[in-house]
Amino acid sequence: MRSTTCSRASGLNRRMVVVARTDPVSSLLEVVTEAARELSGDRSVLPALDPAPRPELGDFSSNAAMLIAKPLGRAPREVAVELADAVSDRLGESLERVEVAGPGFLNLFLADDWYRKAVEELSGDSAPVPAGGESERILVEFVSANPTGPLTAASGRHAAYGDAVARLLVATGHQVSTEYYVNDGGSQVESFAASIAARMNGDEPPENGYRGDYVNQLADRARETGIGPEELERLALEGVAWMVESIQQSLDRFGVQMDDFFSERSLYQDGLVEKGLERLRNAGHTFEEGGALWLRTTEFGDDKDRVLVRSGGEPTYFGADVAYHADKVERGHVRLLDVLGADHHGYVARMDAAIKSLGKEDVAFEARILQMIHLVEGGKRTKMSKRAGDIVTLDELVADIGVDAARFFLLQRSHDSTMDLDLDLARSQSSDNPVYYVQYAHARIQSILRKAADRPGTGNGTSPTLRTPVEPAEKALISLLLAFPAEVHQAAGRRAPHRICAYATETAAAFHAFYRDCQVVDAPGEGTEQARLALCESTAATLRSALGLLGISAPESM
RNA sequence: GCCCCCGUAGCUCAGCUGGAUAGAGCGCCGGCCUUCUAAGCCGGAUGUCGCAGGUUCGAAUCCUGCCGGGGGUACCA
Repeated sequence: MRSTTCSRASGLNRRMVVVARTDPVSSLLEVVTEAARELSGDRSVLPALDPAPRPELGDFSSNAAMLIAKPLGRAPREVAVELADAVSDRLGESLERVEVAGPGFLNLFLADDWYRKAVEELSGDSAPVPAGGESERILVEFVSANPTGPLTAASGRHAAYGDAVARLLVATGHQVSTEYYVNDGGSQVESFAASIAARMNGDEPPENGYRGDYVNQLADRARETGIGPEELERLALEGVAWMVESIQQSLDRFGVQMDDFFSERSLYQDGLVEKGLERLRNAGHTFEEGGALWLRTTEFGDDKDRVLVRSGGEPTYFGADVAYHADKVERGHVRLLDVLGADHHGYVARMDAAIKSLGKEDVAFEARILQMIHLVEGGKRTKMSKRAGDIVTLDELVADIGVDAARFFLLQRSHDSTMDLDLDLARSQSSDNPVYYVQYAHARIQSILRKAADRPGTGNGTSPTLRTPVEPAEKALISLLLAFPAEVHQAAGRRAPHRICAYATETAAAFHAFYRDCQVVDAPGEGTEQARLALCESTAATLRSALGLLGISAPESM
């Protein structure tokens, strides 16, 4: 299973759009920081510079004075006045004015000139790799749903989340691989095979068996392949293989880049379980008791020790999984990021302990717990049980509302918040879905750009001496575009793709406002049209990047 | 019992490594298409940020306790 899919590896890294550029806002912050450090004599102060909450409070505001006032033993506003002078000196003509407000905020009002230059930087060649932070080799494991049934809508949340996080990590300069752990061993697979066999015989699946309709289809397929209901071993093997194949197709259709599908069974066949257990023994954190092999996970903060190998000699799921993670480390990954369901949170402490007990101090294990998703249909929650078969599959969800809407819906909310996804709503209002709002902004821009390009005889790149005032709507849009790299870093660092959804929505809104207020093609004033076209292009590029990070398309027209 | 997540507008949720008058979408009410896509825009209404303390110039955000909801707590996977 591994080798057949390895060819897909690293597609993710190659095709990613990278988002960082030189950043005029960072430059501003540097100026403020320097001034604050000089005034306070403290090199460690780290002021913030944020977009001002309201237009009358300027463009950006900083808390620098309030931070250094206390150590200086002076009144914040008094310090702020001095700081304002210093900042004003350093910024020169970029600054229109600076005001001290409230408890001691420094509010910067930037000159139109600053905005014009900022747009130029936006539309210039972008530097590919963002500043700060070192590049890590990260393995993101996600979905890893049991191969005994189709992916559910809940799996879809995992798929969308893991994929988006991977894209974010790539965009912030990391080397990322994505992996799906296939639990093709263990008792559930036997039960799965028995369920297929039962259907082949026209019987009901056994207690705790799988009752979904897809089991009937697998039974048909087994019959066609010439496998008899008594060949449970083959049914298990082939059944899982068919299921994995169909899962891969679902993920493909969903736009998820999975570099590898790692088979649990292959761990045994390749001797990796033995190898992994050996490493733990050598590291000296195991012990035997009651005929079983235990890992002393309590040494690393777990609340009880865990069994690796049962007294019967068979490794536990945990034992195999530890071996799997040891292999991840062996393959050179320094950060293991597991995306798990809420029902697995209890698992985190022990796996963390297991990784630590391997004694690799430069390796970090990190789990992200995705809270549950409830599908609401006809006003009531549907239970998501594979065994009972009353599931909404990812394929069905996608068929209902489309890949783009599904991904946006599933990514919109923080991973640690349980979410209700009302299927009726998602269906009936699919054209009101926020994703279309963002996509529409992109399509609108393309339409403007097409119109500008089609029109003969204007705009062949002469750099204008622009004297038209920069409109408020332009300023707002530019600020947002400038904030994008920082936003991507935040989202990546916090593993929080939902922030990109919010960012994209905000940016689209800012564009729609700009569209309302500012004529682009044939705009009056020397050079205004070109400046605005450049802004349109930057906006489109940013929206494309943002949507790309979410795995959502950016249409040319709608 | 212990562990994790959540509690913010009628609903679904952002904001939480502390900042000024707490936001978005949906829903509700009212406006805007002889101008680059009305899948759009503008205006209006709705809040004890679960409760109580604490930390400080400042708390939805940090700390403690409590209440409520969900999930977990196997020699299952």
